[in-house]
Parts: sequence; structure tokens; C-alpha cells
Amino acid sequence: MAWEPAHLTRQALPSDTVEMARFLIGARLFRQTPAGLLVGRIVETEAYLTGDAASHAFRGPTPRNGPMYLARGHAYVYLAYGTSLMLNISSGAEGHGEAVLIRALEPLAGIALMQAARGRGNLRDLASGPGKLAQALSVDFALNGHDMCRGESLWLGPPVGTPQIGISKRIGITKDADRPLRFYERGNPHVSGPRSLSP
DNA sequence: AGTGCGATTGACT
DNA sequence: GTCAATCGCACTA
Repeated sequence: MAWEPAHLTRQALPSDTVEMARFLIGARLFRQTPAGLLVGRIVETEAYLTGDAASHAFRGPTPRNGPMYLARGHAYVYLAYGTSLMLNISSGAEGHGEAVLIRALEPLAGIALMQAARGRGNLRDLASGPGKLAQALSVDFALNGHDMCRGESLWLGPPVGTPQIGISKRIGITKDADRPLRFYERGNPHVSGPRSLSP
């Protein structure tokens, strides 16, 4: 497609994790599958930092969280609750074990493919949550550790629009639960969760 | 080797 | 609003 932008380079990504979580609101996420190209605009993220008890990297490197320690811009995929895959992007300084969870997308292209992958037609139900998003984009473990600044199957494109950013606690965690590390686009109907969390 | 627990979702009352 | 499904991983021993 002619309008398809080049990958965001690593230098284009903020080196600070919280800044990156904010920066990614409005950025586009591209996923190339054999069936076609899927594109969404990121409308909700969460930051997971060093020294953060809610982070998978809180107790240091493990077999699961390895991609969190890569240079910013690598995919970290894991299975939550035995049922839902989560897509994160490594962030912060290389070796520090930080990441940004991508929680929701506004579908832009490849919508029919997303609907087929989700088994649902309602646009608001395609990617308004981290597990839904991964299913809509056919994210799988093959993408774990994928360099999104160079990858051919998953990458980021420049932000579109000038989103008004809302901030809240992160959703679904019990440790360090009150830190303001969730970011979303105000008023966007594709943001996950009850409206009380995203006024 | 055994066990408890989630960065969730979808179905149901 | 409530609640079960489901399983890989990290922790304990």
C-alpha cells in the first residue's frame, strides 16, 4: 500500500519507558500475515518499570521475560491466565527489563481479517483489551523477541492525530496497583474497561 | 516434583 | 454484577 509508512526506527522511540508508553498512544501498529495486512492505531498502553512489583521482571531475568531486557522495540509475548496472549514492547535502557503493554487498538485496516480472527463483528469488540488485540492481529509466540524496528511481520508506524492523553492506575494487577502508569486516548471508544477508569 | 497464581475474557444471573 | 476456564511459569522443597 502506498500510504504504508516506514518502520519507526529505534531512535524514534523514546528511551524512557513512561515516555514511550505515552508516545505510543496514536502510533500505528502493523501486522503482516499470510492473509493480509492488519493495521491499528494504539489507544491504550501500560508501563512496567524496574523495581515495579507488578512487572514480570521484578525478580530479574527468567526464561519468560527475556525479551524485556532487549533493546527497546522488541516484542514480548506471553500467555496470561492460560487463555489470552499479551503483546508488549521492550522499552527503557537495554538490559533494564522494562516494557510497555499494548492494551487496545482502534482498527484501521484489515478489519475483515480481524473480525474473522475474533469471531466477532462489532468494531468495538475487536481490539479493546490486550487479549482481544493479540487475537485480532493473530499474535503468537513466533513473534516473541521479534525486533519491531526491523521486523517484516510486526512493526510500528508514526503517530496519527494529536490524542488527548488520559492517565490512570493499571488494570488487573494487585501489586503496585496504584501507580499512574496506564495511558489512553480520551474519548476513544476502543479503549478497554469501564468508562469510570477512562473518563 | 508439586503447587498456586495471574498484566483476561466471555458467558451467565 | 458474578464467575469459571485454563496453563505456563516461578516459587518452594
